[in-house]
Amino acid sequence: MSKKVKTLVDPTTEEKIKEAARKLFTQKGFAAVKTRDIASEAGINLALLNYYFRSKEKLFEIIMVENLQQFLQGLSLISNEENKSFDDLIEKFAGSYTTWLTKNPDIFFFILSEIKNDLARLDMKLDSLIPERSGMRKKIQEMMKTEKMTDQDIFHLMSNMIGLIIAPFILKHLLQGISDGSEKQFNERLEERKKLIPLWLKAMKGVK
Amino acid sequence: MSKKVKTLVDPTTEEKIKEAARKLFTQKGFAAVKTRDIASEAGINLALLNYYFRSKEKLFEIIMVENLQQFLQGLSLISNEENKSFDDLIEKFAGSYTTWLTKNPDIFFFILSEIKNDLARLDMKLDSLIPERSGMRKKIQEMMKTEKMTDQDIFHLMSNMIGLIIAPFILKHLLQGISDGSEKQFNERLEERKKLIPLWLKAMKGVK
DNA sequence: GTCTATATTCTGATAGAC
DNA sequence: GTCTATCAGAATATAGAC
Repeated sequence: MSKKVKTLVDPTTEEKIKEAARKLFTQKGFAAVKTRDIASEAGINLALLNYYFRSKEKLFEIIMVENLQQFLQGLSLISNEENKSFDDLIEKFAGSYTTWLTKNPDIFFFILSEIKNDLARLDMKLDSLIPERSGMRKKIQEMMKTEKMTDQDIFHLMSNMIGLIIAPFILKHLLQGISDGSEKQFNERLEERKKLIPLWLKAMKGVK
Repeated sequence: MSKKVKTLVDPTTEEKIKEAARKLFTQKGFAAVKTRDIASEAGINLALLNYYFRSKEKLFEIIMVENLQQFLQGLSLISNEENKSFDDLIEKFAGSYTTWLTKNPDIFFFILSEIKNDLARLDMKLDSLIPERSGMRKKIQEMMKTEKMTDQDIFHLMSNMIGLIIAPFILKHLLQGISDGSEKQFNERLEERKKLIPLWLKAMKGVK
């Protein structure tokens, strides 16, 4: 209890370094960040970074894994909820992943650009990072039978769902140039999409 | 003519360096690439890089601008074709941008991850890079009137169209894990999507 | 634990021979 | 134009005082 309070009020040096590293690595990637930037951002001495985390690589790996966990958490949370209809699953997914992306756009782009460099190394770790991973696979296979979906259907449905969810974040600057460009309006549009995406996906269902 | 042939058969040193730089910068970004990597990839000496391109920054800027032009070329080509219906425009766009992405996935991810670092510097150059840029704006505004679309409609339509097009490329590894994972099948699915996306967008039109 | 000073390696760029 | 050798500065990491 006291530790929690202390953490909120007065972060330890280790925490300060980690938060600075998280911010910079997530925004700019491994190669573009210098250890001096991290030390400066954390308001500590350069030597302390190595004292606490041994090396830039070790520190980066911690941040990368945590970012990946963050990113995958939403997926597994949703897939673990039981007894849902397929449509309900899609509705939940569109809502919660849009919300997550609103809060963590940087992590999303980090995953997109940085993970591929370490994909081989990471793929082995994925199962330990997400114990629910095989559960997700099963869930999808179950649904393929229940809904009588083919591989082809799954490919297009997943592409469509994810595509519709992430597009506004990828196009943000471009889209803000079209309308009034305010953050408030952008977020309103996202709220609209949370409700529209499930409806859209239903409407697309009949198309062949 | 003789120059063109010579270029194909026996690239000059300058060309070799530029191609090596294009490959590495596009795949890994500015900071992650070392000048020695480029020299090695090009099969030439490190000093020649500076001899031909003065500095790593200058070389990168050339590649960045060319990548950006490549990326935007498709957009302006389509927007410049005259006398098309709105539906026709969408159909053309889905087809040609999917084709482009198939050929240039690296450039797409490069734009996504690298451009934001230089956005301010680039924004000023954009108009000179794409003379058709203001033409595109007009095209959109025309269509808003003709089709009686609001800002809101445009926001969602653009998000939906782009989202449906790019999703398979972003999800490629994940999606290949679901089905047989062959490149051939992935490309077949892309061909399906070229035809389906316009139909899907029509089906979504009625949803409110 | 934290700091200053320094060692070590890496990296971009150049000088000068050919 | 091309190469080898080398410089100057940056960047990571450590030694050692406090």
